[in-house]
Amino acid sequence: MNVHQPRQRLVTLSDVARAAGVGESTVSRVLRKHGSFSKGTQDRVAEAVARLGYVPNRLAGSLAGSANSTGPQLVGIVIPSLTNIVFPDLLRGIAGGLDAVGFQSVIAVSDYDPEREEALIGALLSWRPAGLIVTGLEHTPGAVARLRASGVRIVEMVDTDGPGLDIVVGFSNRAVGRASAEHLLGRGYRRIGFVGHDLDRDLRAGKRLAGFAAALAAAGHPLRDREILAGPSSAAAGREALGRLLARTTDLDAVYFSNDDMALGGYFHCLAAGLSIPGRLALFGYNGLDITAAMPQPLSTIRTPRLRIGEVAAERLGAGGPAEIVDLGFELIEGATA
Amino acid sequence: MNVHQPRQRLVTLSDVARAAGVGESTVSRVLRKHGSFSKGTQDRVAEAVARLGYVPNRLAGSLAGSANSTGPQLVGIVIPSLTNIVFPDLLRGIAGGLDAVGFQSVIAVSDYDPEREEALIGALLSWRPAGLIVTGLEHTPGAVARLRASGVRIVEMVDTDGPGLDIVVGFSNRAVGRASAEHLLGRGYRRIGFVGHDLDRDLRAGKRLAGFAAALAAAGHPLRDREILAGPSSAAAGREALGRLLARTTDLDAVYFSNDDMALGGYFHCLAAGLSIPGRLALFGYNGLDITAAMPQPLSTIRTPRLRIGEVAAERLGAGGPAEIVDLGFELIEGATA
DNA sequence: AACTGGATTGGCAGCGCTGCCAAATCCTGG
DNA sequence: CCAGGATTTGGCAGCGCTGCCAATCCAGTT
Repeated sequence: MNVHQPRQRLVTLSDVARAAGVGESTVSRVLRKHGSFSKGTQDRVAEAVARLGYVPNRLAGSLAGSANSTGPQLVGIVIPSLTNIVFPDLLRGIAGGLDAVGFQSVIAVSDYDPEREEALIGALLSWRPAGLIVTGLEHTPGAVARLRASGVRIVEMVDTDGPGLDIVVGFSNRAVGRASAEHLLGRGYRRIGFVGHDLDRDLRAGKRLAGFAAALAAAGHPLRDREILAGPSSAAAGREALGRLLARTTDLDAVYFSNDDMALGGYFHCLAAGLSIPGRLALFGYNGLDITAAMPQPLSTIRTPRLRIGEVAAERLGAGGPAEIVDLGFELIEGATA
Repeated sequence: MNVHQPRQRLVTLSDVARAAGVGESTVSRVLRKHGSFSKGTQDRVAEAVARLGYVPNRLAGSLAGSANSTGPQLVGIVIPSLTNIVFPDLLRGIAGGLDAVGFQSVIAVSDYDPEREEALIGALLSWRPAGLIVTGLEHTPGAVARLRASGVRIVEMVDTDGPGLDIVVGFSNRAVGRASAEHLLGRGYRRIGFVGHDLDRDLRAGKRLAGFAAALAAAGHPLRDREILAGPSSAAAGREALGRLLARTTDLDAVYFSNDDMALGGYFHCLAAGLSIPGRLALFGYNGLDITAAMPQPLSTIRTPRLRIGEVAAERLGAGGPAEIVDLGFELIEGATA
């Protein structure tokens, strides 16, 4: 149980072969149910495996099988953060999809840092994964070079606003922003503000704002004011930011938030300040945080197919086929706050 | 880019050695900064690596180095779910702690299914990880046998209410329940109900309730009623469950929730139903969901050191030393709802 | 009884890298 | 200019497993 003791020699395939009185390759075949072997052999091998408590060594298996059909059974995943609920949901989808084919995932978190992402990609590739799933389309030149050179299937998820390396699964963040703006405009709101987080690092949030602002401008009602807080999105940040925004620009009739948790914070601000929603102020979020559906007034927001994106990413990873962009779209939830 | 093409032969260490005009072991030494070599050699190796775009194969490295100092650089993690915010937070802590030592984590999700957990433990062990981090203390006999036989460091996290296999990092869920009950009793609440999720599967939630109910009973004010919904915790479930509970048992003056998201749902129910908090009904949650701090009335709840648990788990994994229980405690947030 | 084709089986090279050890090289003082 | 020790280097045997291929076995044929 203690790592410091020289690690006990574990049971190997050849131990099993000896115990079962058969050859190594026979054991290997039985274990992988590959090739032919008799029922009797199978039973004897199974018995020996159980008796010795044999655990196959996949490092060796993958090494030996590399460049062959067996191939590796690891998939590398790079996500920017675990703080935002989006990413656990994506992982959940991926885990589901991968399970189906018996792959295991090695996960690394980049903290929205492109340099770090590059390093992590290198580290993941060194495990010779069957494929890599990364987030977004923007990577350092070094990262792109590594991905290209790796020769494995690459899936870039979440964002479809731009050219991808191989498989791209997600939706258009710009279109999300645009749709949000159009919804607000359609409801008659004209003096619209924005509350957001950390746009320099979260490039997708930046694209949403760009789409949103462009649509407003095109309609002749440009974004009136914005309050952007550094750091990740959170309810507390949303509440504080909305307070500041309203103190500064008092005549806003609607606010678009970079994320539902920010919007929830904004909702709490209005509740505490006694501002009626959507009469005095309309709120519009992003991301279909489940919680927002349980609010007394369900939040008006955009729901993105996070789980599905993960599933499709996992699925496509195993499949062959040409490079491709899979746009899974998004859904506008009318809600009651805008 | 396409998996179907016979995977191109990747650059190997011996390619680098040839290109740099040195021996393989020299390249290996330079790359691992282990042993001695001249500056000139180092430069030539570095140049060749860069020129050829060499990516070391850690499968081979770990295999060759196994049973030796180099050892494996993977850590296996089994968590029951990604839906509950707790687990991403734990992962975040682990990722932080592991980064420091350059380990990579292979993550598997058991869906609160012990059989599945056992299978996943087997799968993870087959990667010959440096250690395994699992959730909770309850495992199938088969899982325990595998963990024991693996000879690697095991960390069981989150729960300290019982005997562990090796290292245990967490807090007492029973004590959490007890402390919650004592807080409510101390505030004068006497007719107390409970709203929870899926206790059969989430054993920790079950232990919290057990501690809570025991403390109430000991004080002579036994739990008056409970409403338990199948399925994972969520705000929507909390809202609905509270509604049902109150419809059935109208004289409750406080409700304990199995989770903050459930409690938030309960809060929304009160808001919508016009019940004053905590005058008409007090609410007490669990888990210090960040969002609850931004509520107009901050939720009274218990904050658990999730991030820290992950960090300590990762840290202990690499360290030697005897089996041990690390109780990181928890913090009661007074809030304004109870 | 010899023969045939398919089902089973075992031997062994080799996946890419590291550890060990011997060989080569470099210094420094005498 | 050389011995003797320190530093640097290369060769090679594995790590545990899989793929390939030749060997063996067996039931059915001729």
